[in-house]
Amino acid sequence: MAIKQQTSRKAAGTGAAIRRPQTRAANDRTLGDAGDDIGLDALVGHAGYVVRRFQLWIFQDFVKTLATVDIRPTQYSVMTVIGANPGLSQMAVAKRLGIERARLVHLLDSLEERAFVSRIPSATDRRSHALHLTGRGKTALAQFKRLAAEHERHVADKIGKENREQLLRILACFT
Amino acid sequence: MAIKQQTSRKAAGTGAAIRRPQTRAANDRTLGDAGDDIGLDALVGHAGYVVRRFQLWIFQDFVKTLATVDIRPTQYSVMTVIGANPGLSQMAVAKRLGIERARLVHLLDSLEERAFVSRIPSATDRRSHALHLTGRGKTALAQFKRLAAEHERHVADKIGKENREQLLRILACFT
DNA sequence: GAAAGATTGTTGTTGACGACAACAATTGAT
DNA sequence: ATCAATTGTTGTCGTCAACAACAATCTTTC
Repeated sequence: MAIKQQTSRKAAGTGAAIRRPQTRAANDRTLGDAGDDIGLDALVGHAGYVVRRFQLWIFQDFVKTLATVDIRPTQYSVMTVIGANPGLSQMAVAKRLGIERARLVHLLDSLEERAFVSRIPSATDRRSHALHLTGRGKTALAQFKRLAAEHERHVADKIGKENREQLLRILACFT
Repeated sequence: MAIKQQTSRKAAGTGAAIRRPQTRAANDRTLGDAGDDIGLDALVGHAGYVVRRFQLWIFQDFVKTLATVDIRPTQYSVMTVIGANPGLSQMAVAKRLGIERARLVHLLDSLEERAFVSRIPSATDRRSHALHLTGRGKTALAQFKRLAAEHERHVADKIGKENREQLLRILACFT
């Protein structure tokens, strides 16, 4: 019953010992133990499951690493895109990041409240706003990027430096 | 104005032309960045962003592929774990899948309504339930697995067969 | 054996998030 | 001038993770 220890990073045997399709002889786990040696069996080999777990971990680490500045991943991505492409419209930013323009409204509201970005009325199109970082936003983003780089190092520590780069290469088509 | 050109230039593309890590010469942004080598699209190189986009795509494809049986990824994972390890408690399933036990309650409610799983009172612990698949649940899960395999082929078609396997290998520590 | 503490299932709330629908203002096309 | 499309905005709905609290039930400790 000392199995209370949560999933303690069995990173040693990474790929091994997954091959046991019907080894459910030890089936009468009488519920008292809540054992952690539960075979995922069929779930291993599903990309969606492992990606979900990874995304959860990576977001939590991002939020934790940038907790001091109170910036969440989506906010960071918005500021990054605006910083790299000043003057973009909300529609362009939303399309670029794959988020709804309806959602971007609140995102920008919060960022504008904190004086990180500003919606400047476009001169050519009175419907749209040209998004810019404020001076405060630029210096803030610089700090965010340093923290984000630290978070990225956490990722590298977790899955390995070259594995991280492989991952970025594999999923580059979703950028 | 140059703003509109920037928007129209970048808005459309969702893929293509990512291979320029440090070719940021043509970037006329006035933002003095933090010395970090973040290129034109600073989000390239962030694992969290690309994983989020990928997870979104993969979940949508899963839901679409299993739309005829009305099963979502989380429901599928729950049924898979129960099917592979009959008699687990809710706590054990929740811990194994990394979901809150509070959330699992509603998950199991819906699955029990459809007569896929059943909560059998544990004989040894009157607090907990032993989770089992019903006969209907077993045959249903077999069909779900076939559809999930089809979804997995979609993933392979999207990112490449060997890339998918690499991905599973890299992220195996999150299983 | 009884009190204290921990666990299990449950209910509820909060907030982030994606999807969708509608709307006013504005722009572009016919 | 008229009609369709776009942009920002507001709103709702459903999913999901994270917490907090609770009653019932073990488990531990004295």
